[in-house]
Amino acid sequence: MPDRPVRVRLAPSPTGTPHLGTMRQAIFDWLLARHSGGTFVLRIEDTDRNRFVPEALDSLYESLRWLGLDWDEGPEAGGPHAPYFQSQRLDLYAAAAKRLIDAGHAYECYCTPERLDAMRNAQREAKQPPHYDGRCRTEAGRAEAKLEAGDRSPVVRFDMPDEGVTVVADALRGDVSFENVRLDDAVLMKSDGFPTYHLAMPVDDHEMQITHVIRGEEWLPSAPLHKCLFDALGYDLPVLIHTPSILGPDKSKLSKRHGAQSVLDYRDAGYLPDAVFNFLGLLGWSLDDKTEIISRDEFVEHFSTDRLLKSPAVFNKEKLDWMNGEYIRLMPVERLAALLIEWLERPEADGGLPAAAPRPLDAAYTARIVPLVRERVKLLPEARDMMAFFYLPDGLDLDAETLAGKAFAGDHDKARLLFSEALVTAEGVDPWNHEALEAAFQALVERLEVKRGDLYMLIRIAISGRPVAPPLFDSMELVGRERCIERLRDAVNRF
RNA sequence: GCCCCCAUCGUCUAGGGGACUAGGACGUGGCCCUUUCAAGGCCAAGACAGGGGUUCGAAUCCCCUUGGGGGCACCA
Repeated sequence: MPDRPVRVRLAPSPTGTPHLGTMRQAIFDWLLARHSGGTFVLRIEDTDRNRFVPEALDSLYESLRWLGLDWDEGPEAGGPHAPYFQSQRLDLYAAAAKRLIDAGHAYECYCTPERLDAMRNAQREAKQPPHYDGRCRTEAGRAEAKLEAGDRSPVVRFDMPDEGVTVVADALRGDVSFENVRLDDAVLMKSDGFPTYHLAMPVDDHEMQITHVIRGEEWLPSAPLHKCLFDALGYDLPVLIHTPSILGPDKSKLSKRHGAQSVLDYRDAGYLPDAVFNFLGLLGWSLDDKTEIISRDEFVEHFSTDRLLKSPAVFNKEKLDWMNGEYIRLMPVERLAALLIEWLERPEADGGLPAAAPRPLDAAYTARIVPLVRERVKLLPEARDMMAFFYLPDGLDLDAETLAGKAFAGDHDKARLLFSEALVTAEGVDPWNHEALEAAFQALVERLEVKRGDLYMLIRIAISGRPVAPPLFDSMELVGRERCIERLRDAVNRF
């Protein structure tokens, strides 16, 4: 196995938007492939026609692309093992099933769902593990079941050995052994002619020459079945790696009730793909004892499956938020500006600027604003409220209450006086830059003998509309003389 | 009920017999910087689940207990 070139696959089932756990697996798959110069295959496991959701494919491709996980073979990419949809490979599975039956490793089962249900309920009530009783293993049982089934098509079951132990080698967990008596005769072929995962996976992994299977730990209990199937089919078992689950804050497996569960949700909330990649890549894997921010190239260079962890990890959103802030600050100004513009130009309801701000937004102007806001923002949409005043054409339409702020809530007369002084001061500033502005207003503070913070807060609110804003004089420089004076004059008139 | 996996600060983790008075990060608290809010800097609190072994020596190896997670479908 180690001599063959590495081939890994992501094999999701298109039943909804892909889960964060799936995407983390994709990251590990991709990393292993890129690190070793191998091939990353995408295969769609669409063998359950009842659960198939057509839109799921698009959100899968979108998720992978958003994270920058390109696949070498698969849908839209093609490849020597096409088609990459299991629903289009039914002949392969049928042939494999026939081969297993002929070799005595599998048998047709005519038991009805009703009988199986009743059987399992009885077993559960008797505190027994649910288990197929093997009626159709024998000629006689099969004949009996066939009568009950009417014209219903049979399923094909694997004839699992009743004795002995199956040992599965997991690259992370070592040898895991299972008593064969506890293992069920799994269904390989459904009565609708579609294979189950258990059959399709070995057939495809063999045909596609997959060398490493990275999958969630929920598969570990069926790993012995898979090993037996690979053996029965005469295939080499790939290296198996069962990754631990991602847990919600309550330590149960992450799911919809924990909120966002798709990377697309994070994209829409204003997270950066590199940050999400970095964060997910570090959930269950680490480079060393201190590195938190890792570039994609470093990930690829250093990734190794033996630094994978086997214990489940709680999804720590606060840390993701922090990391996203780091990535925002790491990003070149122009790129961040472009990204922000994309966001700000949306309709207000979708997280964009108020309609009063004229579009399109000026890229050069935005690039000057970015250094002022970048360290105040963890998520992209947070920039909206912080940046709006730069783009609004004229007055902010604030009432006296807002303008007076906390410090002058009980003394509007004083606020009005300060605003008119500020207006006069602003009118005298030349040139209009932050140094001159600061000097002028500092002088005003001294002349009026007011608290500097109090005066600046008034001006901040008048100019930006909010008590929390980027640095005042840099902001005023960018907003420009005309609009600043207009907003100050407006403030005076509101009292 | 049965089977399997896992177990270091609240969380993500480093650690793979002596380098551990257990390191880093997020978060939390404090201080500094400061025109607001951040960012940044410094400091602090905070963990080897418990019990047995093995060993001169155990966070590291073994066993048991406990706790958590997962699985037991004509779903993947």
